[in-house]
Amino acid sequence: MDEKLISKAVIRRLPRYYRYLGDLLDDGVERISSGELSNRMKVTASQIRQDLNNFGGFGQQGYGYNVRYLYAEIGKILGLNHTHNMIIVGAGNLGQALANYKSFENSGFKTVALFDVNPAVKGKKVRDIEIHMMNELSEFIPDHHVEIAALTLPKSEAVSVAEKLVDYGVKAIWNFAHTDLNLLLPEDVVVENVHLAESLMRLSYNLTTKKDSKVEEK
Amino acid sequence: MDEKLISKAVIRRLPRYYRYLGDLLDDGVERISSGELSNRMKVTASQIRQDLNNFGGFGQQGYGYNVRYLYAEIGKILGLNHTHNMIIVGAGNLGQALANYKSFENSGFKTVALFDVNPAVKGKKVRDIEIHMMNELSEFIPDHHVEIAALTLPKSEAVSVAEKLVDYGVKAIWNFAHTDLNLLLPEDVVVENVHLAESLMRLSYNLTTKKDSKVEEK
DNA sequence: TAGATTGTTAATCGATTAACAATC
DNA sequence: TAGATTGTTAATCGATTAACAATC
Repeated sequence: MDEKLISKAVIRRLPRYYRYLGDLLDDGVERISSGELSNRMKVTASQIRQDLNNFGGFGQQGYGYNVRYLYAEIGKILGLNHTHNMIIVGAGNLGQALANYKSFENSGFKTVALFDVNPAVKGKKVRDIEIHMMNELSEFIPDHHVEIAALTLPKSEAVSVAEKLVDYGVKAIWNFAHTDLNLLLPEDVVVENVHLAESLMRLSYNLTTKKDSKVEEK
Repeated sequence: MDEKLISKAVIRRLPRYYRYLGDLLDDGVERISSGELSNRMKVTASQIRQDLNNFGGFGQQGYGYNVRYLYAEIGKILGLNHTHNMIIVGAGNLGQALANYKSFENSGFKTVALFDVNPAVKGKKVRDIEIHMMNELSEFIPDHHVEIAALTLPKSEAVSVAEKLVDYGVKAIWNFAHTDLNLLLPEDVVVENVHLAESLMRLSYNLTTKKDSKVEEK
């Protein structure tokens, strides 16, 4: 049963649909048409229908989409219907910030532990989640069925630690270090690079460009 | 002098070129061809040359690109040749994590203050950067020529705070809250949404999909 | 000069949008 | 039934890749 490969562009949009549908649910909205959703999200209705039809017909002619149903279906597509155990490697501010995001748990991502090299933080807790030492990783990962590791470490350590994590059984890495781990790890390891610095540079580009055109207008 | 509009896809790649060139510089590499860079970055040489030629001819036939020069030029394009004053609104873990990124300063982003509602943290410092109270924003922003505000607040407060920031003169918002602020603020405000939750969901999709295909192989 | 590699045009590929028949 | 809106095909648009003449 080989399903057609879904394009990255579609996958990038799915979580956004999911978020808007969640907001609609919270607002008690029962049904929505692609046209109405298109207005809210500022994308074309055509795109919404095309995107959704990659995965099946979730709507009904003349009616639109049932919000609760569509929300659940997109959740399934994204794999949010199962719990994924996650660890955070690097218990600095960023690691702790992630541990504090309670909303991740609602989407099925359960942070089961933090890890750090600094003995001073050993045993400390961030919202019930204990900080462990790095040498416990090899046992902890298989024992707790850890699938995902968030890497909040400096670039210098990221690669070697990532390789170990994969050895110990981690299937996916949520990478906050400034390297492209996907190019350095085995093909079958799922890597999502965050690259905050690049996000800030894009902002800077837009800021600079906008300013330039302002000047030109004068 | 209206330059042709550069596509978003190109802009998304620029910071990545910049990063690779920076790494090459650190390694003491003087020149690089699009072919060699293409190998390292896993993109086509054609794309590299096309992307760069949106902004001008930075290379030389038969030679390739001078690493230092190209690095500097891309830096200029991204607006990293000027200092941008930045504040962080929301001094929780995430805000503090951002304040601790010293590397941002090397790219021209200077964090001049943090802001929070909680009086308990007033006057505290994160790496020399003082935490102020929110009611000081209206004076602080114009006084310190703040261009960029990183918003590390819960979704519920993000919109109203963002509107105030814009009133006080902020030109760009680096948004970590789970809303699309670009749709809610004036057109001329630059917004870069980070959306960590969506990043995690994309990871989850890839994890789920990969697992499925594993099962099918059996 | 010969070799290498760019800058750029042309070809291909993929993604988005438009249109409309199907149908609830 | 009439009206609304989907699912889907076809048309358009844009982005990526290939090719090669220009030139260092």
